[in-house]
Amino acid sequence: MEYRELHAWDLTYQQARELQTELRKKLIFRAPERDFQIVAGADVAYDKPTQRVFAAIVTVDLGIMKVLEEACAFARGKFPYIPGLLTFREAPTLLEAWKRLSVRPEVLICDGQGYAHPRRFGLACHVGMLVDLPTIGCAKTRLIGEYESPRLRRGEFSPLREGGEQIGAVLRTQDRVKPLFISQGYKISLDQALEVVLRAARRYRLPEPVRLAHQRVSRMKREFSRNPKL
DNA sequence: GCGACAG
DNA sequence: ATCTTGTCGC
Repeated sequence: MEYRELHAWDLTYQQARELQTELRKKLIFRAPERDFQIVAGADVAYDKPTQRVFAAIVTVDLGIMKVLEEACAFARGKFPYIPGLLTFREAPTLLEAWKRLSVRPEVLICDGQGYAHPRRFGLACHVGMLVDLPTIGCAKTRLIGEYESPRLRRGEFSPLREGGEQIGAVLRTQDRVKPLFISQGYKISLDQALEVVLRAARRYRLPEPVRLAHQRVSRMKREFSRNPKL
């Protein structure tokens, strides 16, 4: 799959933050027009010792709950993890995996924040804009914002807000399970983002495409550090 | 200066 | 994210 090269990735921390503030102005949260069925999930794993980044995108047909395709990539990690700048550490490798996809998903769920970001431009927003596809920010923990714990039933959620603005929602995907932090990525409303994540989280805490992508990168890393190691 | 801080 | 096995429970 193709994507637009809107900018370089070898930036200073300051330039990276400025880029986010700049690109944020072009964010679009178009209203939903159809029910997404071809849903992809993206995740990344790191190998501390070799400084490698492993990325995977798994596409699932929610209608029949079957994997349609999966693409992987790995590279040498260059950018460090800095809260608010996660995109610059993960996106380059994630985009490599994206290139290897042959079927265009209808929506992509990213493991990280979307709009719920200091500059309102988290990983999901950034990736969505580059691949021009609706994306959803689906993080396991909070980056910013305040919230009340949602009720303990699957499907319950509460607003995530900062400074009088709602920036996302905290969603319980299974009874009594720790909630996920959902926010708009690109070309999608928060309502539809919640709907998609809940519908994709059939049996586990994480939506199936993301869960599978996580298993994939974990296996990649395991097999890599065990063999040729180069 | 102090505390917070996606993965 | 990662360091790490078994174990208690639905």
